[in-house]
Amino acid sequence: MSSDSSCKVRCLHPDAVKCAVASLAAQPEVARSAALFSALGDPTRLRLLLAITTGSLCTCDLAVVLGVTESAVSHQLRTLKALGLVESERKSQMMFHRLADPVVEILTEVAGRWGHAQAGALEAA
Amino acid sequence: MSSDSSCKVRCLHPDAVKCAVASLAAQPEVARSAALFSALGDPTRLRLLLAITTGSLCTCDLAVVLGVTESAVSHQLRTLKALGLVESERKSQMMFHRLADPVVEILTEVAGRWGHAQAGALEAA
DNA sequence: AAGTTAACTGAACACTTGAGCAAATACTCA
DNA sequence: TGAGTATTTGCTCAAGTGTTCAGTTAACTT
Repeated sequence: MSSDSSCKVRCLHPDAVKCAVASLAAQPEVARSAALFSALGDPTRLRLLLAITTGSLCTCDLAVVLGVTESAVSHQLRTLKALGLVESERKSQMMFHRLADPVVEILTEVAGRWGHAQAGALEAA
Repeated sequence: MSSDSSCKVRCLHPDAVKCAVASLAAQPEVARSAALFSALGDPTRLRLLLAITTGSLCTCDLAVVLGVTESAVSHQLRTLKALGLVESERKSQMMFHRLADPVVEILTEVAGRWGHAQAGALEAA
């Protein structure tokens, strides 16, 4: 049994490490969560999502709101749709996009409050 | 008042666009929120944060838990500390790191539930 | 004081990713 | 059916990001 080619000297708190590893194992969808956060982590995508919280918008409207090309909007929508955060519906020639998952509003709400508090804390300091 | 050199032909729903723009303007800390989400959007950082929800860990323990070098841990900690999400305390030679903001637990909780539901939905389909 | 261990820093590298252009597609209306 | 428009997609470039290696600092032990 000499299969431990690594972690020979270090690993100073085996119990704490074991506890942390167990905590990680309890959340098997870490990758999924990271993908969700990553999707919200781009300013353009986040603003896109915030823009459609008020109601459906078509692609070229979104391009105007966000100040990017329609192509860029379409690319970002693909990412968001792959995660199930946005769903689209065709109305005559135009494609209207709207939020498909309430988790977006929850997360942006929490993050927004945090950002506000953060700004206040910096100001007070 | 002829400063609209763009948005000539398109912009088919001016009222909706105006509404969306107003909605965006109401959230001046979009960039801050995006930075927060971006920090949580990397699997290594997210797992790091989850690892220290159970309690403080030192740098080399984290390296073992995450399976990366201590240097990588240190670099990621710098990012997280810049956002005020982690704070550190020295104990003899070792530096112990712990969560500094409850927003992390709230967001990971929400995202975790979402990931779980998402997995269930995919399975049912 | 010297040696050892833990942590941090800086530079280099590979990799990812967002944006735009141009072409193709999907759809509607006459 | 055919023209016209909104949208999507393929490709490319530029910028950003995460990881590692090598070197440095800080602190404890003997």
